[in-house]
This record gives sequence, C-alpha cells and structure tokens, in this order.
Amino acid sequence: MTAPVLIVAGPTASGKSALALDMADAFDGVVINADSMQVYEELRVLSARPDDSETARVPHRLYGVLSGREACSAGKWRDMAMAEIAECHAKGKLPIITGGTGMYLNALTNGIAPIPDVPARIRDLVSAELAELGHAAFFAKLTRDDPETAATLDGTNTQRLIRAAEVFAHTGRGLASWHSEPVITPPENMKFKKLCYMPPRDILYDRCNRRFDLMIEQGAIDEVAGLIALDLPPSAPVMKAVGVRELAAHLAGEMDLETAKEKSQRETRRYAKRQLTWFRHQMTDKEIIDAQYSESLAAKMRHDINQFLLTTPK
RNA sequence: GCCCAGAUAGCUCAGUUGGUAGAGCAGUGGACUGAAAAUCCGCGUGUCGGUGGUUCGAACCCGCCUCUGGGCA
Repeated sequence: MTAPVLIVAGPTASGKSALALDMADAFDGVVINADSMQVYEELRVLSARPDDSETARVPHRLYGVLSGREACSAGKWRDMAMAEIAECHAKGKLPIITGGTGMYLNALTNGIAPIPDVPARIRDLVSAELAELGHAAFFAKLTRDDPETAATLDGTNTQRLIRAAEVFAHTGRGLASWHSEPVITPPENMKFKKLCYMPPRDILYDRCNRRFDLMIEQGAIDEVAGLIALDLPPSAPVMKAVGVRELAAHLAGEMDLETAKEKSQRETRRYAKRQLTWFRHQMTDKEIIDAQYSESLAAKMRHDINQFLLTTPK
C-alpha cells in the first residue's frame, strides 16, 4: 500500500492556496499548512491565513495552532505534519501540504538530521554571548570548539553562528558532525507529488502589493498592536513576520502609515524573490507551474493528480 | 518678459584646480540541514538635457536652445 502526499509549494501571494483548495475539493483532501508564520495563532491577517469560508469548504490543519510565545522549528513542524498526514491516510483522505517555507518542506520530504531539541534557555545564553563578544571573536571561539562546522559558515551570518554554537553547547558535538548522521526520512511507502507554483514576477509583485493593502483594511494594524501587548522578545519568530516591524514603528509614531506600507510591500517582494531562488535551486523533483491560476490550469492539475493517484493509491 | 538655480544610473544625489563618472535606495543573481516571512553573500556603461565653440582633452569653461523649480514684473 502506498501513501500519496500532494505538495503545493510556491512563493507568497502566488495563488497556491486557491489551487490547493481546488485540489482538496476534487480529491477529498485535507489542506495542511507548511508556512512558518501561518502556524501562529496571533498572525491571522498578516500571514494571510485562510479565512472562514475557505476552512468551511475543506478541512485545514496546522493553521494558527501555536502561540506566538513559542518558536516553531523545522523539526517541530515536521512532527506535526507527519501526524496529520498519518491521520489523513487512516481516514482515506489526501493530504495536501501547502506553503512557502522551503526548509519545512525539505525536512518533510528529504529528511532531517537527528539533532536533539535545544532549549530556548541555551539559545538565549549563546545569543547574549554573541552580542557581548561581537561576530569576529564569537566566530573565533566557534572555530576553536568546532572547526568542522565553523569551516562551513561565513562568520557574518548571525543566525547560523548561533545555531552552530547552541548545538555544540547543548550536545557537546558539532553541527557538521550531526549532519553526517543518516537523516530521519519519511517512510518508504510515502510518495510525494510536488507542484511548485511560480507565476511571472511582475504579476507576483503586483499581487504582493495589493495583498498588503488588503491586509491593512482587514485589521493588520490592530493585529500588530495585539502582538506588541504580548511583550514578546524581539527574537520571537512572530515578531519577524513581514509588516510587523513596520507597523509597530508606525504605531510607535516613528513612521507614517504610507511609509510603513511601502516598506512592508518591498519586504514582501524581497521575500517572494528569495523564495523563488530557494524553490528554483533547492527543491528537488518538482513540477513547475508558471501559468497564472485559471480554470483550465486547475483542470490540467486535476488530470495530473488523478494519474498520480492511480499509480499510488491511498 | 526679465533674473536666479537646476538638468548626471529606474529614483535621490556626489563629482575636488578640465584627464570620458560613483554613492545610497530600488532592482537583480546567489547561498540555505531544526528562528527560514529568518540570516547572509555577490552584481553599477549611463547619448553626464541638446547643440555649437575653447582645449591635446569638457559632466566641469563659454555661446545659443529646450525643459523644470523659485523670484521679480
């Protein structure tokens, strides 16, 4: 028995959700979120989470399931996604993984190294140390502790320096050494069909811009005010969503709304561009869809997925 | 109509006493193994508004023209 999984990837605002919804309708599917920001409950508007009419139409999973107080991770997401996929298969439904977080999709389909979870406390400690020492000295220390991993880093990449140091601090073993272990892979019988939705750039950028205007109308500013009231540390992933920093500056009276909007739109475009690069080069075995969403595209997809399901019945 | 100040990269502007130009932003290419909407790394030839002149040589000096601000009538 095989276990089919459909993946609908693509950059933000590409229209992949509409496609996923259609496919869920057509194939008795469940839409499972693979977006690092849509997992947080406090980010309804700014993460463009599916609305009530969409969630009423087909079942949706892993949207808004974590509090912004905790940080998600590729490993945590993979475990949640695997559980949802198993439930779908038990009920004879087609899991449709939808989202733009390439690293999450990669962890699911290509596997993830068996590294123990690092407690937040260790990360905080390591971050504080980096702030105190500065990048050069911190990097020099990492090079002494764990030369193998240090050789793979560029010394200015704050986040990855912290990751390397926290793994070493917590496990006493280097990140590179962990990465040489066999990865935790999905079961043999799990078969993925990976669609990657990549519209022309001018259309994508236009959609990014218009969507942010809509977010403002839908209460994005109140949403950010709510986040600020939670008083989360700046390192909390929710605080890094596009638009949060800009609208927070506006609320603090440091930036007029028009500027905050323009900056957010620009950041959305840049994010979409990074996603395009990631999908282009890092995502394996994908089928690229470069047409705009239309009924004829949806019809073609239905046909393709039918073929996929015939060869890999659930 | 007259006077003044501008016109240089998609945008905002630098450009020393003449030696054919460079910043920021935008854009763009890339990296990516547990914060990834994160975090990083690359990429700068453009009739220097047009035209005529001075000069070995003009973005730079001079004349005329066009356009844009501002002022005076």
